[in-house]
Amino acid sequence: MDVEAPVKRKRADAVRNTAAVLEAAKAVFAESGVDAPVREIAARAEVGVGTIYRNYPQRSDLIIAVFRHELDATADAAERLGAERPPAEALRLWAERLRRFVETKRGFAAALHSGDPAYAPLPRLFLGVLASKVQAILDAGAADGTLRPDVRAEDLVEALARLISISVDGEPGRSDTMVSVLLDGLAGPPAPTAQQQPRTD
Amino acid sequence: MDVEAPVKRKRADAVRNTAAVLEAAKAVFAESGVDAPVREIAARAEVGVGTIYRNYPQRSDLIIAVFRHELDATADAAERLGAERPPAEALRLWAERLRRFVETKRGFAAALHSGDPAYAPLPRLFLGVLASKVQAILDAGAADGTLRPDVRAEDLVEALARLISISVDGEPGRSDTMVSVLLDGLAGPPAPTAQQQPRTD
DNA sequence: AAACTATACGGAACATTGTTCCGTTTGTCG
DNA sequence: CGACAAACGGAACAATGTTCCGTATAGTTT
Repeated sequence: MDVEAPVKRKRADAVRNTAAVLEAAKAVFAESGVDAPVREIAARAEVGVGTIYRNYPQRSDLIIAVFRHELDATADAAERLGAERPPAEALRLWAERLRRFVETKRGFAAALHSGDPAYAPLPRLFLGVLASKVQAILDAGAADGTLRPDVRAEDLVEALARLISISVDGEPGRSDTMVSVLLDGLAGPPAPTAQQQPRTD
Repeated sequence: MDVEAPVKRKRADAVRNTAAVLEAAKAVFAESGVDAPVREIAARAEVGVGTIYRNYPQRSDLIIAVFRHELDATADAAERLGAERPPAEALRLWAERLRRFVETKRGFAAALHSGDPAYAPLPRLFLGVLASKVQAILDAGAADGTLRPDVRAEDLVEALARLISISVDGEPGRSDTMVSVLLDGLAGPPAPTAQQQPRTD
């Protein structure tokens, strides 16, 4: 399983504590958001704050550890939908999936788009992982002419995440219309440069 | 001019200080962002922190005071463009204007979408003021059939602001494509469920 | 089993920032 | 000029992130 035991084994209490912190973080994130005070997580895990910083030097490390599984699952969903559905529909369904992913994580959308250096790894990892799977849908759409070919998956995923954040902050459902407008725009005009020219071929 | 001098005149030093704080905030916002520490603004204005809180109890009050003019100018631009150009083009040009407004204010986009209660009045005021003028463009577009009629100005402005934030955080220009996709979607399919119907009148 | 050592721990201590509050200063007016 | 209300300044407090080191202990060696 391990390709090689790197150098040393971790101490048993350290392993226990790492797990306890992860568990506590999961609970605290759920009820107070991903920006909850370190001390709150430490108390929940019955651990000193030092232990948290030793295991997860950055807040983003902890967030990633907690949500990594769900991230991968959401990325896999893109892969699956892309294989099973026409590109435009796959995107629509996946946007719904992404919405659930973002909406169910208190404070996550805000952290993702905060620009705060403490959270900087989040967009890189999350949007990167998702985009790498969404790209296939866009490629398929570009190939069969149903989606405009000039949009990168990274940009699309980021745009969707931002639009979805609208309903996270305000009333639920408020972002639905704009998401649908965006996806329509993606399916619609190939967008030359100047005005619209209904057909070029 | 004044409909009525309310009750009392403000003390001369108070007037001076209010102005000094506003001036200092303008400078500090420009170089450190709208989330700069109060103490920094106080030092710049040569004033105690108490004076700032007395004049501007909430951070959002200070931000609003500093940018109110530019906000109104941006709203007026929507009005003017709506009167002078076809709806779709007016929106495209105005989105450009909005981009400049947002991009030139360090930390503003983050504050606007932070969800932080300290900044809560910002989206209400800024998006509200802008939306009230953008609505006319959407109405015109709905009337002549060039824009889908099911999008509220509030939602559109918020969506544009969020997309624009992408280039504020990352490389400049990164949001351009997605903004254009969104606007294309707005001009494209009028019906949520059915296909497109070129003319209704 | 005891001694030893590297690892990990806990949490006090420090730094930053928002916010309040009150003793002091000062503008205004009679 | 004196009295009073308005405004001031900044010390003080609270919340939070982060570091650091004396102490405890798991794992190892004898």
